[in-house]
Amino acid sequence: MFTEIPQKKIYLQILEQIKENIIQGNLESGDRLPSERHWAEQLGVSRATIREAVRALEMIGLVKCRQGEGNFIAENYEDTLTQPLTIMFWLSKSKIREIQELRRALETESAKLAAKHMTKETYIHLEKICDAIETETDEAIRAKLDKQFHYEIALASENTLIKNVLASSSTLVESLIEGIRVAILDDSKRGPIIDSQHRKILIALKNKKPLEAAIAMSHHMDLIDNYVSALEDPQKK
Amino acid sequence: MFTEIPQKKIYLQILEQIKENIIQGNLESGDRLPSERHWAEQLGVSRATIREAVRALEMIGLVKCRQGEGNFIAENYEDTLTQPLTIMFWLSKSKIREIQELRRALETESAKLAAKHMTKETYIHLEKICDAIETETDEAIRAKLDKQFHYEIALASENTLIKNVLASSSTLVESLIEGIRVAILDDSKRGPIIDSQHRKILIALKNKKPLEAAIAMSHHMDLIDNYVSALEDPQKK
DNA sequence: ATTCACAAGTGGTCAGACCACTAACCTGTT
DNA sequence: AACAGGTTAGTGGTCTGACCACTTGTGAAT
Repeated sequence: MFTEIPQKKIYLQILEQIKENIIQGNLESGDRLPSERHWAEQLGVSRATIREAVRALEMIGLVKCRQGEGNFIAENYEDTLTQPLTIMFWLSKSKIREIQELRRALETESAKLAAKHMTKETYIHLEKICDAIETETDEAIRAKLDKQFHYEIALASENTLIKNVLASSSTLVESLIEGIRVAILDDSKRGPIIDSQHRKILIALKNKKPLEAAIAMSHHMDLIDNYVSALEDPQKK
Repeated sequence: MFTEIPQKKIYLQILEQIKENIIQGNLESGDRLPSERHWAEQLGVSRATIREAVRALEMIGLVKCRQGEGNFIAENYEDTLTQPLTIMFWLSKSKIREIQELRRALETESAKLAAKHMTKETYIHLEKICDAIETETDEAIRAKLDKQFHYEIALASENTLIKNVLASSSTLVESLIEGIRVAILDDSKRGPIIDSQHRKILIALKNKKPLEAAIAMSHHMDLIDNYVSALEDPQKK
C-alpha cells in the first residue's frame, strides 16, 4: 500500500551523479573533480560525506587521489577489477586452479577475437615481440615480453572488457605466485616449447583463423596449468 | 584480532588487515565487525578514517552496513564485481557486443568445466529445470528458469570465480537491456530452438563431454548474439 | 634570469557532536 | 503469565571545524 522511501546513502547518490556525467560525456578519464571542500558546498553536504564517496570511487579504481593536487577520474581502469577480484578470491577460498581456468577462458576468447580483427600492422607488431622473446636471453626480460605478447593480443581483441578482466586475472595470479612468468620460462626444456606455441598462435592470428588461434592459445594455457598444478602448495604466498 | 596502524593510506591498511583475518580464518561471511567507535579506538585512528575504510569495503561488496545494527562481512559476494564491471563498461564506452563476448567466454568455459565435474545428482537437477522450461508457458517464468539453468551450470563448474564473474556480467547485460531474457524467449519461432539447444547442452553434460558442451553452449550464445546485435540502438537503456 | 622561501589550495586525518535507527530491556496492563 | 507499550543503550549516517602533509605557483632576493 505504501512504497518504501528511497533515501539512498548520500555517497551512492554521488556515485549516481558521477555515472550520469560520465555517460553524458561531461566527465572523462583524467578529468579533475571539484575539490572536496567546494564539492561539499556545491552539493550541500559535509566534506566527510564527500570523502566517503571519493573513497568508494577510489576503491573501485574510478578515481585517483593525489594529495596536494586533487581527485581525478582514473586515466586507465585496467586494474579496476583487481581488488574486488582478489577479495572475492580470498573470501570464496578459491584455488589457483580457478583463476587459471578463468584466465584460460579469457585468453582463448581474446585470441579468437584478435584473429577476427587482425590487421597487418598489429600482426607485425606481434611478430616483433615474438622475435624479441626468442632472441632474448635474460629470463626477466623474456617474461616481460611474454606478458606484453599476451597483452597485445588482448588489445587486438578490440574488447576492453575482456582485456581488463584478463589483466586483473593475470595480476592476481602473478601476485599469488610471484615471478611465475620467470619461473615458467626459466627452464631449458620449456623455453623452446613456449616459443613454438607463441609462433603457432601468431600464425593463426596472421591467417585470421579464430578457431585455430583459440586452440593454439589453449595449448599454451595447458603448459602453464601443468606448471601451476605442479606446485605442492598452490595457496602459498 | 586487529593490530595497531603504522603509516600509509590508513584505509588500505585496514583492508589489508581484513584480508589477513579472512585468510587466517578469523573472519568469515556474516561475521560482525567491531563497532566503528570501538574499532577506531582499538586501532588508534579516528572514526572518520574507519568509516572511509568501511565505505571502500562496502563498495566492493565485502561489507554490508546496517544502520542501528552494525557492519558485517557480506554473506554472498556474487555481486562483488557488478559495480566495478558496470563502471568499467561505461568508462571505456564499451558496446553491448563486448559484454556478450565476455559472457560467451565464461559460459562456454563454465559448460566445459561443468561437463568435467558432472554428477548424477546435478544432472537430474538440471534435467528438471530443462523440463520445467519446456512445459512452462508463462514467458516471465520461462526466463527465470532459463537464468537458473545457466546459473546451475556455472555452479556445477565448481569454479566460484567464473561463476561470480559470469553472474556479474549477466546482471550487467540485463540491466542494459531490461527483460532481455523474456524478449528472447518470447518468440514463437525462437522458443523451440532454445529448448533444443538446452537439450543439447544437457546431453553433452550428461555424457561428460566438455568439448561438446562448450560447442553446444557456444551455439546457444550465437542465438543470443543475434538478438542483441539486431537491436537498433544497442546502448539504449 | 635563476633561485628559493612563502602562501594558497589540496587531500589526509582527527575530535566531538547530533540524528535516525535497531534491539533489548523494562514496565504496566490485561 | 502474557502482552503491548515505552525507555534506553548502542549502532551507523551525517555534520562541523580544525590541524597536518603535500603540491603548486608566485614573487622577492640574488
